[in-house]
Amino acid sequence: MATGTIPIDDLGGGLDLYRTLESGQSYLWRRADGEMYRGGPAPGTWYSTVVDGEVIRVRTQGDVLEWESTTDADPLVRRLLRLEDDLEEIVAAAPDDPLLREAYEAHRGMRLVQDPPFGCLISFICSAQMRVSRIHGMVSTLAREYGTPVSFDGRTYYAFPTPDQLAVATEAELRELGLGYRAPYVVRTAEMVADGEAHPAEARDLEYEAARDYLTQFVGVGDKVADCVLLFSLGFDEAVPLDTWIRTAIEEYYPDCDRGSYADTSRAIRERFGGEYAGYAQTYVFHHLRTRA
DNA sequence: GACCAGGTAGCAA
DNA sequence: TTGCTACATGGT
Repeated sequence: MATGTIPIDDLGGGLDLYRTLESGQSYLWRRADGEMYRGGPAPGTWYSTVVDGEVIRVRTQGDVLEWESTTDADPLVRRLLRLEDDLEEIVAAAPDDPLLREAYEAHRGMRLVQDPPFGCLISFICSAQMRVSRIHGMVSTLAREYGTPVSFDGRTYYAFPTPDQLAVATEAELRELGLGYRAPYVVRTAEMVADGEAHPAEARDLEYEAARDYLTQFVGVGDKVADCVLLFSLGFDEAVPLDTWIRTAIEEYYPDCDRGSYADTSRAIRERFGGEYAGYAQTYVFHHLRTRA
């Protein structure tokens, strides 16, 4: 077993694992106690994921981030949890806006994640009209049913299925697993990627709005899901997914940003949230509105 | 038993 | 282009 520690004080702005991994950004990590979204975990609770066949577990112990893995996971942990982001700087550079300040203040240490593209894409196809906890359940089910099991430290972990593995699933099977009308979307998108017709990672090389358009060619992917993949996987920090919560926030706090169409409203709120790191602001506001009493 | 959840596809005008 | 509507399912 490979292990390591990363001092949290060395990370600009610290790290809150709970808020980072249970704020509806990533559905590819799991809490060791199996109680995701049922209140904060006990101190020192492990979170695990499988990337490229390697199991990675992380937890915070006092002022260090500990990791254990089947491989030397230091670079991978830093990438997946975006530990190089200087949160202090991002918060300081954010627009002086009451709601934004409140959200940043309430959730110190929450970072954006950087999920693997295919798992992120399928996760957010599943997210349509679904509660965060159920999306997590669906993604876990897909991993258990179609992903490769990996043994580590006496336990079995399941990788999220590859495009090939998921493409053999049938619509009927996925409906049986509770995916509802998203079942054919998942199968068809997995087939597109498996067949080499397109790959979400290819959007990386495009300009932001072109990248969003590229992703919408996948079945079950509209502007909102595309923005989520750009933000939580492909490094487009300016992407502001317009979901129900953000639309409500626009209604109540930024009514002048409602420009009718998704593209125009998106541009307006992106500008209001400071442009470059607008997606960071979006994620804080989303989590803040969703979790406040 | 409505109502809602990190929406999208398909179709009409 | 824009504006409907159907679509599964489980929790409150």
